[in-house]
Amino acid sequence: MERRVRVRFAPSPTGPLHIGGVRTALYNYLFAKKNGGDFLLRIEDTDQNRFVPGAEDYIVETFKWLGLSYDEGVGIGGPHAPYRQSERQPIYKQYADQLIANDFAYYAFDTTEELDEMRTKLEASKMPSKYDAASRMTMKNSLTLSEDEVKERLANNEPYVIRLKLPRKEEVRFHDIIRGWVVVQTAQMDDKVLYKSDGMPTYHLANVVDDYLMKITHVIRGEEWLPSAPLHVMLYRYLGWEDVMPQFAHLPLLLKPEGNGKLSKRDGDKLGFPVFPLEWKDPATGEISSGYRESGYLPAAVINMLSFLGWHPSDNREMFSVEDLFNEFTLERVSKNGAKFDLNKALWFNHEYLQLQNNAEIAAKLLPLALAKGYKTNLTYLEKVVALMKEKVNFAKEILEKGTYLFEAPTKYDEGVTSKKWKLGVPEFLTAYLEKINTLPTYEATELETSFKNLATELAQNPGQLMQPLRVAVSGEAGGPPIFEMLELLGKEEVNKRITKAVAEIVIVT
RNA sequence: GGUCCCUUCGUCUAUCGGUUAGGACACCAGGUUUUCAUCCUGGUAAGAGGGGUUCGACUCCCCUAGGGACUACCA
Repeated sequence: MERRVRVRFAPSPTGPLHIGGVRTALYNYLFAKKNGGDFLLRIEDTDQNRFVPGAEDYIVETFKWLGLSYDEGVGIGGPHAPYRQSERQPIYKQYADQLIANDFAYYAFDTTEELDEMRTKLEASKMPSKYDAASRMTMKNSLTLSEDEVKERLANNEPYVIRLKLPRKEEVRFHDIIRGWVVVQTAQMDDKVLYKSDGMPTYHLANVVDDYLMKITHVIRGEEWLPSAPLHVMLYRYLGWEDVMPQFAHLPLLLKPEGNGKLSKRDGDKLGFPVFPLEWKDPATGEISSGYRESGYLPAAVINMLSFLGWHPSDNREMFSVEDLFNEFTLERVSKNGAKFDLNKALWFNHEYLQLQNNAEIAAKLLPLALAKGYKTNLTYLEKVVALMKEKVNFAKEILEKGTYLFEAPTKYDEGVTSKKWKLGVPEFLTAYLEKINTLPTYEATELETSFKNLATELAQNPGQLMQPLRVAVSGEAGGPPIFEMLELLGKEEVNKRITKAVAEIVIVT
């Protein structure tokens, strides 16, 4: 029987989601959409010590920003609620008990000190320092203690954990959609704690139990989970769920652009690009880390960029809308090797998506920012600014940053230009030009340009030598949008003011 | 250290035994813009090394090297 595809993204709320986590969520989402299945958001907060306030909201907010809608999960509920593991606490114990009853797990009473001692001893004798089939018989657990003592300890509420009882020598194999067959010997594994002394399950137990109860069909997660996947396979087997065990797909990691190691939360802004989707303020330290959203990245660009970090279609297309990805995403085409994050590519994607947005839309987003900067402007004018500047920038907000002179008269003039091109005769020319264009019936770019060239010819001057002075007089900058379009946008009154001011202020350097 | 995973241009990658090893970003050059940028055209640039298997290997196998992950009562 074909089961309905159900996948989940199951982050732990220990801080802001980083961009690698976002990609994992994205791949889950795309896979669900592609296969007409469900995408769930489950919060794995079984470690109360690492809980960070605001982290869960941050995740939900990230999903909203990127448009990754989920079918069940925190905030919206669903048939398998609750979706927060801390609220599912009562569920897990019975499965741990079931494992004990079937002799697949046991109680362990060892203290931290005893555990440490065991490990240092084993290490000293060059033995693998694991709590396993070999070492467990030297420890304090329900396999070594008498039945009465175990009962007594439990009755006295002595702290205990429940450990998985792994066979000494057995082969565990499973098929990973991305990596193929993975084989591990139980001799290399250890008797992982499934149930902690604080009454909470560990990740391993909670994850398997919830995936089973929530009818998850595919576990798509980061490669850091690959080493514990065999343990999870054993859990499915011992719990009697092997026939409905999800298929695994372990995603390659996102690596730092330079040097070695995986991209981690700590990298923050040190690398010149955000590691987080949204800006994050650490509640403990107050430290702020930048986010893609606040940096001006477009959701569609982030999705496209992220989807290509580890996945690629069979042809050469690179611009993929979310809908395109729905149609074409397959786990089989996810690559095996880790991907280094590339800032330039991210910028390029954003540039491309910015060009696709219409000017009015961009202008509307920019208006509050422009007003906040103190620019006296409006939507109509802003839209024209966007039209002039859009293709030059990677981020919409750069239009305001690079195009200050489109809103305010320059207060200083590019010295490279003034020192080289602001020569004798230039002020006179500009004044004459002003007079000429002030009589123009329409203040329009082509007219302004024709007048400029005609005047230069009349005065036997090289227009090329005068273009830069004109630009600098009006904008203060050496570069910028096509000069006559800029004049048209600024309008007669403003151009008059600026040129007059420049002529009066710029000193001819001889 | 042990276990597992990975290895094509600087980066992301295509190739599923036979290709002049393709694309994109970045970089370089030329053109457009009498500006900067954009844009257009072109260019530089890769199968980690060594063994096999095969008529033939980037592709399959083995070894070596390198990178990464994991190795908690964290996820």
